[in-house]
Amino acid sequence: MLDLSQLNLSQLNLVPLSQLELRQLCYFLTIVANGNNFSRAAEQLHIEQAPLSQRIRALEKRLNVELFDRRHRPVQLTPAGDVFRHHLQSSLAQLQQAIEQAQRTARGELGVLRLGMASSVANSILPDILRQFRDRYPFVTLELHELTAQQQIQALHDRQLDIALEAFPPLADSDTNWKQQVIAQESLVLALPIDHPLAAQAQIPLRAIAQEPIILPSLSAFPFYHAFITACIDAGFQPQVVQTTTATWLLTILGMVVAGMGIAVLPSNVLTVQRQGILYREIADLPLTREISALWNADHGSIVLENFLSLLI
Amino acid sequence: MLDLSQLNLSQLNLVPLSQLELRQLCYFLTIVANGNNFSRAAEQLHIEQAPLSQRIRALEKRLNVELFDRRHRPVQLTPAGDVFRHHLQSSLAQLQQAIEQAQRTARGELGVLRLGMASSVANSILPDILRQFRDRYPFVTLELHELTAQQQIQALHDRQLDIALEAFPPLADSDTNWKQQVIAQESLVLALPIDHPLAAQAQIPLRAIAQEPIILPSLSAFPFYHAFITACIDAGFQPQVVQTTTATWLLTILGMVVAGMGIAVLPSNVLTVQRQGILYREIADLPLTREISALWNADHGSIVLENFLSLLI
DNA sequence: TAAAAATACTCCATAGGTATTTTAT
DNA sequence: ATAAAATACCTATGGAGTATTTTTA
Repeated sequence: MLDLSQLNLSQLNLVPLSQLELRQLCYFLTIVANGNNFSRAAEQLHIEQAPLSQRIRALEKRLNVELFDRRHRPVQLTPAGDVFRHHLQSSLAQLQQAIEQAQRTARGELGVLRLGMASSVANSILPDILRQFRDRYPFVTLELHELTAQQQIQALHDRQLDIALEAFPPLADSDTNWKQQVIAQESLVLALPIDHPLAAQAQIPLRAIAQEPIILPSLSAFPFYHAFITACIDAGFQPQVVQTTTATWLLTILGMVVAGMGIAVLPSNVLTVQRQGILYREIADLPLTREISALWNADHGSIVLENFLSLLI
Repeated sequence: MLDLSQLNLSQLNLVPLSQLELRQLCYFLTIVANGNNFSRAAEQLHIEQAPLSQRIRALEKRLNVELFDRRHRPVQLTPAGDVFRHHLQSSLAQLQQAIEQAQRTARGELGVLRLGMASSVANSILPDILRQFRDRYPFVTLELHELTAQQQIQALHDRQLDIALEAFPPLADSDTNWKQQVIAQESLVLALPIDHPLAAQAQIPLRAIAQEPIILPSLSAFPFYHAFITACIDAGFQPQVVQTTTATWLLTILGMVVAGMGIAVLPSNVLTVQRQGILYREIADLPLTREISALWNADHGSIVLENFLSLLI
């Protein structure tokens, strides 16, 4: 049952420290800051001179150190008083830091957010969310963990993660241990060269692309991969996937489209990226959609997470 | 009238700090050290559990930070509480340092002693004194300033020195600004080869060395130089100074004596150095002596100096 | 002599004690 | 059911105010 904090404390002798009054220490520094003038310091402290003298006397008695040499006017710091002043300033500055850091932590402005997701999410909706969060809470450390959905749920349960973003299935209503929030609806869109014949239509039937060379993102970055192929076969044709590019970078694929190598099938979040020479078109009769949702523990107790959620929703 | 200390303090916000109670901070750390068990901490602090709870509540209210999560037993530190604990420990350790350093300074165990002397003193009686002082007060910085007697007095007056060791003339009784203490009586001795004919006598008349080759330390390290020559002439002979060596090191001169190059005239403090092949003899009729004394300001106010004097006297 | 710190006293805010209730396991 | 923390109330130490004296330049 021994913990480290106890060992650290053994360096500290709390009993004599607790006898001191922080107020008296501040009084001392205020006097020094006022050229060792008790009366002026008292005025600044909004107390009378007499009690201030008393408090300093009490402090000196507690410390068993004469801080001021009162045989001269203006009163002078003794060498011991000067040493004390010097160390005291940095000590109290650090104490102030302790308070501020604690307050920041309590407000969720300081801390850690451990976030789980799949690479597909990392490449689509996540950047926007993180940018927003970082702008608002620049001193929160973001830990991004790339995990499978199953691993994410396990890590949430083990309190290794604060929140996970993934295409989770909806929770049962009876499940009160978790909370879930849909944050994005993903479907598929076509990216066409601007002069492509199909571009004339606002919505393009799936069958219309049966003869087109089709560019798809790599399997690992494109969760719709297999579903899309299956949907095409169900629609009566084998899609001509000309190149399953290993490029995970959207702009590479768009470049290929502009170059006339084919038309691309992409997740709908690409709509935020406009590129010269490219038009996006919906697929009229493709029921492929998936909901990206955030999942977290109902009883998390993390203000950092609370802040993250308030931006997310 | 602006001083640096005031500028330093501008970093510090003393008002909120002075609202805090050091005692409460110590209570907090004691609770943490006791595994977040209020009752056990209260026992260790020799107070009751109820007031301890009150104090922590008051602290949390002052800080506007929840330090403990009381929804679980045992009570747990909140993230903010843990951040606070961490910074608080080092802050209070530094405060403890401030107190201890101030107390050491007040006891004269920490500080500076600025000491003036001539090189002749530095090479004779000083090493013993300094060794003693350093053994007793290892954390006092010794500043040694090699100055002429006149410079030493000036520096003492300007409070640039704490004490000077030199062959000062005695103070007038009326002089209350200075204090003086004789610390050594220096005269001259002869260093002879062990088989020298004169070694038979316990005391040697000055005239007996009229025909001897005489080795003297260099003028700068030997304040008796001119006085000794004059004394010889007064006694009716011109001393045969075979070599006014530039060697200030005593052992070099003693080596020359052993080698039979002559007999040496040296300050009496060499008596503490015994060397094989060397005998020391007093000069019977030579009234050359000088008193090395310590000189310091009567109103110095330095405990370090006080401690030094108490070893000196 | 005048400005500043110390002293003597009075009052009251708050830390701590006692008794009891509430909460979490 | 039990251990532990919170709440309510009371007491008393000591911090702050007022008036005055002492000290230093």
